[in-house]
Amino acid sequence: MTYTSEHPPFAVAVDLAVFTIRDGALAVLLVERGEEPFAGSWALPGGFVEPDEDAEQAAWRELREETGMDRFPGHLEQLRTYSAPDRDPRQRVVSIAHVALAPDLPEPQAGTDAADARWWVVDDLLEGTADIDGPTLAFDHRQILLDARERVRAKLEYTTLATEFVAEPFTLPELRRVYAAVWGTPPDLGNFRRKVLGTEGFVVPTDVRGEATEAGGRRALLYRRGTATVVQPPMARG
Amino acid sequence: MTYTSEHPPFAVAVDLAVFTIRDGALAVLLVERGEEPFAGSWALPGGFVEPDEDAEQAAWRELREETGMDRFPGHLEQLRTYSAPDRDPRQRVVSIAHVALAPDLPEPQAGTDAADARWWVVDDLLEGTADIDGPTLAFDHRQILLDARERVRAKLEYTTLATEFVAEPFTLPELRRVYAAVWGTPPDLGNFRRKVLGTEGFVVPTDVRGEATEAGGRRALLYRRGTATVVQPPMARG
DNA sequence: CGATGTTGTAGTCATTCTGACTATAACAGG
DNA sequence: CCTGTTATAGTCAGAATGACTACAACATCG
Repeated sequence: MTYTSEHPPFAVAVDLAVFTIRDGALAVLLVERGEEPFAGSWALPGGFVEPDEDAEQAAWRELREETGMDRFPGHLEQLRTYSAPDRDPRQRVVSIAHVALAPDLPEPQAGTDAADARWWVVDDLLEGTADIDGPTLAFDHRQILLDARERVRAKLEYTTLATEFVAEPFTLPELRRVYAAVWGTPPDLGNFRRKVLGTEGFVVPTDVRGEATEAGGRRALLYRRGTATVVQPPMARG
Repeated sequence: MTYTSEHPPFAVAVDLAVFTIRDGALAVLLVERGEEPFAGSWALPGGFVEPDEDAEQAAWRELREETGMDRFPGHLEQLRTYSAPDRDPRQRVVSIAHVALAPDLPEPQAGTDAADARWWVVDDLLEGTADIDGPTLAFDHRQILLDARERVRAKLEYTTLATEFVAEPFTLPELRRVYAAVWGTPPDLGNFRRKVLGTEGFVVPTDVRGEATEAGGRRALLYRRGTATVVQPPMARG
């Protein structure tokens, strides 16, 4: 199908930085491209916006398609729009990038147009050293990923977003490991508890304790997400 | 001229929320539309992105065109992208909205495609009461303006952005009036000074005092912008 | 020319929040 | 029952805040 227009023709796409916590590290979903350009290299999942949907709907749809779930169980928000004229060599593509995050998603299935799909540790992609480094990302997706990580890092400070990374019910040590994974360094144990428990509506306690871990030790109390969305004053990073 | 494409045809535009401080109030630049749709009503200035430029370049270009200056002397940043399928009744238009701000700009000249252009007090537009209310904005521009104001309000808390609203050199009372205009209520006098002067690189003092005001009183010391960009911990609002 | 009202500048003080700790309680496994 | 490990509670000096009061400098009016 072809279209005509009296204005410069743009394709409008959404790209997704989908984050989760895997093995105590921040991980992002990438797909291996099956087609040119950048065939064989890895990229953020995404797709074109259809005529009858807005960018957010397109992002939700792509989330379902890429993860294979019929309802993506996490958080989604717009990041920013990337519009350099030469960012896609085929044609002019403007990409409305989004950030998504969810608790511990399963290993993804390869999508229709993607050769493969898997989780990557974000730090391996962005601070890759000589020995353990990830692939070079297609298009401007390295920059998008950098911006997306910074958004998540910042939002952990002044919102309750971290609870979206853990499945309910969860323990405070689990929640603290989210901060450790995203920030690269864990917040002080006691001060973290004081802040979370002292912020009205951040978490609500249950009367059940969690399972025993392999490391032993006292079993932690389980909590659920509260209704609060902002943390003020913010939780200190570093 | 017409174009063809194999993807759904989108026009990509930039819209601008240009802020300044006029008579102690936050003001925004609007243009009166000369064409349908919404002919005769007021809208944020904007225009289509050209094939060889990215959104930011398009925004700078529009800034120059709408203000009539050959170099816009202020700050510009991307806000977010609005993409509802029916936001423009003519065709599918995705708008990458931006926020711009500058010190005390002159009364604008009517642009080429706009019937008229002038500054409006933002609160009159957004919280307009029965007697003194501004016009209803075209398209989804009321929502864009709401988001843009909230962005500016938030950024005054944790950045030195306020200095972009005043011309150099400036006095601390002038700078404080920026916060009063944007937040709707002035920060406490003493605490404001302590915070600004205590933040390394927020402002740098000169050894000159400002002119006498009509209200009399001691003449305030003049300052210039410093190199700092963040204020931490943030300045408290309210 | 001094009184007066206005505005800028400096400093105080109780309260809150933080950062860096130490001590204790609960649990698993040998 | 002992031991290592983890969760939970509490302490304390220092920093930042919010709400003030006191003082200095200036313009103008009488």
